[in-house]
Amino acid sequence: MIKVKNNFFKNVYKVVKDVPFGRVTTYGSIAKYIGSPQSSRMVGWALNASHKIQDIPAHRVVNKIGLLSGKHHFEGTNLMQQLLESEGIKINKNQILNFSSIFWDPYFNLPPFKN
DNA sequence: CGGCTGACGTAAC
DNA sequence: TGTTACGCCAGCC
Repeated sequence: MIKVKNNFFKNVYKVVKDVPFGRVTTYGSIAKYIGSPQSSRMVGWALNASHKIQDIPAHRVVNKIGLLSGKHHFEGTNLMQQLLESEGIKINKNQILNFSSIFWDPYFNLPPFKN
């Protein structure tokens, strides 16, 4: 009964939920963390599904350059930006400012891929 | 059952 | 330095 399959999504949710307030992470980092460095697209896919599941701070996940690539998938036009700004994150033109400062790396803050 | 798509990232040209 | 192509995996048509 090892059923180690739905981990991908589950791990994504877990990591995203662990992102502290006022911090952001990237699809690639999450993908890398769960063991699929080249499956970053799946991370976004998982987040898309997470929307209908429960409280996943998907707005805290952006692409590697700190661009709100997924903002188009949020309600309205600036919901994602507003959520981030409400956490103290500054954004200009869908680009997170001081991205390096608020970037939260699961590799550095979470145990190495524990299931 | 096969092919396309998708909230990315990296490598190659 | 900018553009193009590919990989990855799951869901959908």
